[in-house]
Amino acid sequence: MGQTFAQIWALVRQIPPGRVATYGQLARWAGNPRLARAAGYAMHAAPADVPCHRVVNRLGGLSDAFSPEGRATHRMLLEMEGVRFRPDGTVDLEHALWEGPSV
DNA sequence: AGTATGACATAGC
DNA sequence: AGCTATGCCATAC
Repeated sequence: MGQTFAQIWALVRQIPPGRVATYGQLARWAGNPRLARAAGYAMHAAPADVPCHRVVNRLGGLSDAFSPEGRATHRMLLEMEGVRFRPDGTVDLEHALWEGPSV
């Protein structure tokens, strides 16, 4: 695997509890705003020490490729951490979105 | 070495 | 306002 994956994983690990980050932001902080797709693929190959459940798309929800079971677990984990959810099942990005690694 | 695919994002219609 | 089409970078075959 390339340097990019490690970069993305490092950022994901820095996401504080109760907060979530979008693939676009991760890519942006990784150095390339266009790495959004690669970021998602990085999650696909992400090890267990990477809280990939704190990573969501720009809609505030998990990707369709995520298993239905994993989706439920994802929501449960975030709710347990204090993340507020909307009636439609998406994360309230306005309240739970991570400000960034430099904050 | 080239082609195909992908856990996304943005722009246009 | 919602859906369709295109772009872009990296990994895998």
